[in-house]
Amino acid sequence: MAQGVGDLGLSVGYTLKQAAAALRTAMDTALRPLGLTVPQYACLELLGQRPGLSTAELARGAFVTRQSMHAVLLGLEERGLLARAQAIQGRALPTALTDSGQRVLMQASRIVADIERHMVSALSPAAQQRLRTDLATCAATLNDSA
Amino acid sequence: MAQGVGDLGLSVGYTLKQAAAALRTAMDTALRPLGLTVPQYACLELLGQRPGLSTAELARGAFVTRQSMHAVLLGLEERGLLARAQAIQGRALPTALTDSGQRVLMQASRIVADIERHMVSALSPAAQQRLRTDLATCAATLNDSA
DNA sequence: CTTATGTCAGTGAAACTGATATTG
DNA sequence: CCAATATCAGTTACACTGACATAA
Repeated sequence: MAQGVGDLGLSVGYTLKQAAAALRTAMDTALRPLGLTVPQYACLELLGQRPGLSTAELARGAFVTRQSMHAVLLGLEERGLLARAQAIQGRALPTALTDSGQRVLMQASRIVADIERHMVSALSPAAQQRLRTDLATCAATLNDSA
Repeated sequence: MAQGVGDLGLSVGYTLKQAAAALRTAMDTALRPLGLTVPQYACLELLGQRPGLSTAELARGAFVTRQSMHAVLLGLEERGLLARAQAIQGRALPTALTDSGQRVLMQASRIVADIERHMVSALSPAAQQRLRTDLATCAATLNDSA
């Protein structure tokens, strides 16, 4: 049976999309039992590593608009996974995980780490490092010119 | 000013998402004047290279479900960019671009090719090749285990 | 009977633009 | 006045699952 498009799409862009889609799907499936979507997980992960980020900062970290991130935050806040403090200065509301959020994040992190490890398992450590660097370079090139 | 999350997210997964998001945004912006979304462009591009693909084949090529691709096809068909023939055998409906679709695709292809070229412009030809190969490997690893 | 396909129906998370208010 | 932020409102294009009929 036709197993797809074969060797079509030899461009880096196509392959990038392919890899990103596969990762997304794997994450989506694995996170579903936890009741988390990929954007929600990304948000939790960012907050876990950098407590106190504001909506706008989270949006930049997750590569979406403030408005999109705002919607994600509302859902997570309603579930009690995060809490938002009062603005210290300006309008920025520092956000941090609750204990419940910490627990969920810990489970999710483990799951996602396993997926990522598996994803790159066919590459040598050096190749993994190279891949990371090259991808970052591509992203930077695109963003700089934007 | 906080320019984001800095060196956070050193994982390949995060960097992959970052690069894919940057590419997606750039394509989205560049294709907007043509009235095309990224999924629509992907569909046209697939059909341009492989006329006669069915809905299910297109879906696999674009990494979405049959149903999602079906929705995209309806939009493109309504705009007269593609036409669907009668089923020869089975239920599969071979789809192909119209003249109008060909013209739109040609413009879009040029735009997207420029973006991709720019994206990898900071990498050596050898590095570009390596990146493509490594990404394909990652995607294959994930998909095989699924 | 099984598999692949097309398609209808419904749902939903999340992306966007635009606008407004607030704060430094 | 300007820049960054939060947030409300509205829209939309996808993405999913589920179900059903059809054809090899």
